[in-house]
Amino acid sequence: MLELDAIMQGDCEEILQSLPDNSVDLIFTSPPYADQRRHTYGGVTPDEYVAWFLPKTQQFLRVLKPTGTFVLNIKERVVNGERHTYVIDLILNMRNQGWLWTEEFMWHKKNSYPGKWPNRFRDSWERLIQFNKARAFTMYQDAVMVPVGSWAQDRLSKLSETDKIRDESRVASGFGKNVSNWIGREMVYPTNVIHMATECTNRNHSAAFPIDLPTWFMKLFTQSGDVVLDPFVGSGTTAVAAKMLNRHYIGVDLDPTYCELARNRLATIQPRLLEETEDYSAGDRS
Amino acid sequence: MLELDAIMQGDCEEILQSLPDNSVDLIFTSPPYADQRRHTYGGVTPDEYVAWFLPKTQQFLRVLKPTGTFVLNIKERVVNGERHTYVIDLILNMRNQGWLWTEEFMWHKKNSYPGKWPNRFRDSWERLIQFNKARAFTMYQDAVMVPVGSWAQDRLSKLSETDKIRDESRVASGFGKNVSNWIGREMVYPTNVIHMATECTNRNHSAAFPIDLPTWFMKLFTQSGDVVLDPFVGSGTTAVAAKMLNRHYIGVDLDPTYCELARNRLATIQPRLLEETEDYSAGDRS
DNA sequence: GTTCCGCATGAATCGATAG
DNA sequence: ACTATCGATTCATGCGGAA
Repeated sequence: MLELDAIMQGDCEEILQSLPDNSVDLIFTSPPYADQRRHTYGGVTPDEYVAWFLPKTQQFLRVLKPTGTFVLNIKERVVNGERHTYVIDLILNMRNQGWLWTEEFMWHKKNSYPGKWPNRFRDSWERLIQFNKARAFTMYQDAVMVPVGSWAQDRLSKLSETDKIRDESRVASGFGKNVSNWIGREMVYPTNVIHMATECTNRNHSAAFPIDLPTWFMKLFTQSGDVVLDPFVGSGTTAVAAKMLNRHYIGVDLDPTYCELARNRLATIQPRLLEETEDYSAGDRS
Repeated sequence: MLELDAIMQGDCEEILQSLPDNSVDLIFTSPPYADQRRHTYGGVTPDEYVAWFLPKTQQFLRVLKPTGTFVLNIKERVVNGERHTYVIDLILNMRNQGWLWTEEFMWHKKNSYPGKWPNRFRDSWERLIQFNKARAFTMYQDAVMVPVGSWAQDRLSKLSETDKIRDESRVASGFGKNVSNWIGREMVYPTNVIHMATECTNRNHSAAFPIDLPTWFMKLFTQSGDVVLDPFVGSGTTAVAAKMLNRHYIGVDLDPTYCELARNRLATIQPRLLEETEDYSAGDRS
């Protein structure tokens, strides 16, 4: 049995074998993209990528709870002027392993890396692919609600008194029919497009993603006390997010330097007090 | 030889056979998605979709110039709780036909269809997949530069068709000229993420995408006098955009009603005067 | 002549009910 | 069992009439 709230050094494919079946609520990870982090992972080439990754996803499938979710942050590299197909090949092969390809969130990287090429623009988005083991997975949608768009301010703040009083008898069919439904509503559900800037705090660690990204998915797919796994934990961003949200974490990385870095970051983190937890569900949604 | 600047009724797979090899500069289209537009296209099911589409892309490949580009607007539907794989299957099969999968642009639909489900959020993005015949394709990057700064980005993305044609006399002194004030100041290249709202006007026609979408790609991949093909032209949005930008268009649709609608829309459109054409390339970007 | 406000409408998806 | 239809749910935008 693996220890909770620890960073383990090693290949996740082997390390995870000591983890029981159905024991993890959320797997969130950003694996080394093909040909990246060459020094650590021996430079997996794009053509080898799927074969390299599939044994690991097999372990992920085993340790994930049936109600759990696997969120994979990945993007295809450009190889010889084309987007390589390893990501879509991976999706097809993982479905054959038994994964459900539930959804694909889009991370819009608002301050993407600048640059210019003669045949393409800056790449400003990455995939956050949601895989599940079963259709009846757990999702806490109310935990990630966002403020309603500015249109509501303009429209709803200026409604006449009769609009506000308009009663239930008119409810009928439509949504637009009854604007008064929206009076007092401040939070709406988000979409599958996530707008976040990449982290440019070039401190000691260089994270693949901002901490808000794993935080968002942890709020959506787990609750306090659940177990979050990152099998390529790198500088520990996923584990830090988990600790701050009072989730248990299991972090694995092949690189001892990264493991040490992650442990050092974690040592400085205090979990949030429960009172500080956002509770968007308090709003009256009738 | 097909007539230029015309809307043809019929199956593009057959109609295009009278078009010579290597004669089109840009193909921009949004085919009926699986199980959509059932009345017109007989309701192609998701499982049949790739087999239905591949003979058509074979024709597209033939008529496209080696320097030309094919931009495909498409999105996978949810089937039985999962994203269906017909889009990624299509990409893999088109590569086998000889297409290059150059890039995938992301269209962020700011006003996506509302709704709430227990297992997913609203779908707010669609794919704009760029395919090419050869690596040395033509691209006019300077034609789509945008002013730096968020306010300018908003202004650009909010231009609607009616904004542009409502008052012909104001076109010259309106948007185009204001933008020209920014030439040489703070113009930057865009990214591969495109923010646009869908058109949901209660007019006669209901377009699948806003006219700014084909307009953007026409500026990027063609110049004045080039030939643009939309084999599923629908209400004619692509053709209207081409006419306004002084590009030749070929529009094909199976539905006679749509063809008539497209022709009627086109009859009301005046091409822009050459003087009104933005020329962002003047900016010195070194 | 501007600005303001009422409202219809979207490439949707799920779960229940019916054939 | 398996498919077809239907109601419920939800939010941003732009048109057109009113102030």
